[in-house]
Amino acid sequence: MDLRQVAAVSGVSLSTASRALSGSGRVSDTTRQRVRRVAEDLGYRPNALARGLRTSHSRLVGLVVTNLVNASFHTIAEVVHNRLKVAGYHLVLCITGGDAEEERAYVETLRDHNVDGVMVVGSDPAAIEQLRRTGIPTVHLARQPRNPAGDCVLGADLEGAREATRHLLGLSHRRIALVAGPSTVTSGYERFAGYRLALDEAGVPCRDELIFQGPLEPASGAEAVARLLALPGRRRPTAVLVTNHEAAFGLLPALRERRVRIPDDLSVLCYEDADLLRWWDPAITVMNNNAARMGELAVNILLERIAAKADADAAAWTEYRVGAQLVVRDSCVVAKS
Amino acid sequence: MDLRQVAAVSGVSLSTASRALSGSGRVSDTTRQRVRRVAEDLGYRPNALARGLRTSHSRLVGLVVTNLVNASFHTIAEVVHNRLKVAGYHLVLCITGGDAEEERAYVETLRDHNVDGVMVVGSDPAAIEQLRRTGIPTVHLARQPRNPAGDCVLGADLEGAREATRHLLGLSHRRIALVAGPSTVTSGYERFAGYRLALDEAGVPCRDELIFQGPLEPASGAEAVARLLALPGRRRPTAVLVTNHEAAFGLLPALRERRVRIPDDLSVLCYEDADLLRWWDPAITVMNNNAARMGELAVNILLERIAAKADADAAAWTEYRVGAQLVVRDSCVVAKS
DNA sequence: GCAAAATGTGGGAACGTTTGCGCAGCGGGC
DNA sequence: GCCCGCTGCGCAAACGTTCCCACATTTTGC
Repeated sequence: MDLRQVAAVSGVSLSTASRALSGSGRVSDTTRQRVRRVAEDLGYRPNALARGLRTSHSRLVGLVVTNLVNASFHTIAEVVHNRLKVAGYHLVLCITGGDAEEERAYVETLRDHNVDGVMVVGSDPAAIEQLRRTGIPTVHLARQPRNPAGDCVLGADLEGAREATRHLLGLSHRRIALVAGPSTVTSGYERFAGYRLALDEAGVPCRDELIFQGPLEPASGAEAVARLLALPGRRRPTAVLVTNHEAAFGLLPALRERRVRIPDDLSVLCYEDADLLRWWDPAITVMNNNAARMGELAVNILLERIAAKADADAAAWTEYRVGAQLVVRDSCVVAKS
Repeated sequence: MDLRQVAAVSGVSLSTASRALSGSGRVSDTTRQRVRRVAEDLGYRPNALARGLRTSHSRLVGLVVTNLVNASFHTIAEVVHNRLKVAGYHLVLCITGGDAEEERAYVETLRDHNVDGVMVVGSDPAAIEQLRRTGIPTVHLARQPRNPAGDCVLGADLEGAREATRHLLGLSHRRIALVAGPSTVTSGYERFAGYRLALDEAGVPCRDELIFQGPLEPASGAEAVARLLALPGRRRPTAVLVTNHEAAFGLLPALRERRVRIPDDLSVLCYEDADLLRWWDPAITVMNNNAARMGELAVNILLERIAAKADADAAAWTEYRVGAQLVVRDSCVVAKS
């Protein structure tokens, strides 16, 4: 099942057989057809490693992501995979668990494997520097690194959070709590900023006691509930903006447990959509961050970069922003008094 | 950053450099250390493609799966990935969408890339035949193919469904509905069989009108609700066993919409756990199929197979069954009358 | 009708490793 | 003192492609 065997059986040289199958180079039609026929009959399949070694590209693309359990991420992974498939690439999946060390290690091994491109959600500067030096086409996803090694595809987080907050303000809410992620990741920072911006614009004070910041996981959501409900009556929020669906997974059950009714006692708006939110009772109003679109856009950009490899000016990168959409459901109503 | 360069700088031959770094073969300690030092300083990284070509193994493992959105599958993917990582392997992810043609194509390209092993959830006979012929270590996951190309790691679906059904029978339910998947996949068939077996054992008749069979997706769950509620009062079920969490995502909202109270009007038990079920109101009792354990077991077996490659008797495969566990929550109570 | 260009084909180097084989040197057992 | 075996190392052959170059043959242009 060598190419050599195919050549032998076809009665041509190795190089002619190669050309006949690859389509590049000059081969007579009859020869081409004969060789193809033989290859087919023999069940010949080119060895991707050998080809990769020779051409120094592997038709592999690496996706570096913090985890798969988060809905945005497995959605992205699936979309990316599917788009790569039609372009003839394969996906090498790397899960870092958010660990910078892991991220760096993965970037290294991806390079070892001669991947043709890398999509990365993380933001470890060292890893990115590594990446830039290798010159592998790169696109950053969902998180904006300080020193990008390529194009960035991000959510319009500031605008999204602003619009979400405005929506609540529009319903006459004045005490709007925020469950925010760490400001170290750009999406976290920007959503926070969007919230504050909207309040400023409306002339509503931004109160520390209404702001809860922590890792975006269920426990944080639950903790936020505890803290917010501990506030004396008049200082309690009438609405809450949760900036990530995982935190919402903790917040919603905690609210239910404490018999806080949505939306009567508290309006809830969540950034990022998820099955759980859609099917919650009541259905939760969300800002859909369009993870799938982001994945799609990112992979298209990457493929384009890979194709244009030659004239690539790696230093010139562009930032893309995918807008979020408000999906109004039943969890937000006009503030009482 | 060639090995050749490392050798040159170290003042040794190519082969000595190779041996010094790989650790195999005889090299003096001083040479070894010098070469390693130089390699480090030069930032040498071995070319995985070249190495793979020479040794004909790539340190890549393929995971062929139908989708990532299903919680069992992305859990499996993540677990598999993490285990592979510590063993020094990388994961090539292939999503088939359940399409047999895709599955075959993926198996082919995985072989082209000289993957060291394959884990596959699908069950297309042609793809499996392909796989067996290549002799690549294989383990089947979650679905038992007719003609396995390697070991199988499956859920104890029959026993699980039987136990789940027994649980409902134990609560005096006699009209237990079943939302089942297509009998063509073994897990679907076996869960169905487990249900029937439990009924038989209890001497409870198994009625067609209580059995709904369809693709395991939300729409099916909703449809099942419509059909079950259309039954005249006395013939309606007092409990329902949903054999997959995706179907439950349709069933639960449909029940709520129709004001069927769980568990007062209807007890619900779901095969497979999911966030949504844990946090539903009321929390849904489930049979946890332990997808993570299955993934873990499967990848361990695969790694073992890969390591023992030489003496591998490919024809001899073993079937493993991972037991399911009943997680009692609040969705099942003693039948009324 | 002849040079020039185009066409089809083969030879062989290269991609970056690993690894079997052979050779030199050296120490120990008798 | 001789032979054997062991150690450390280098040479060179693979692994399976691609692709540049050269050569022969045909076609084209004038």
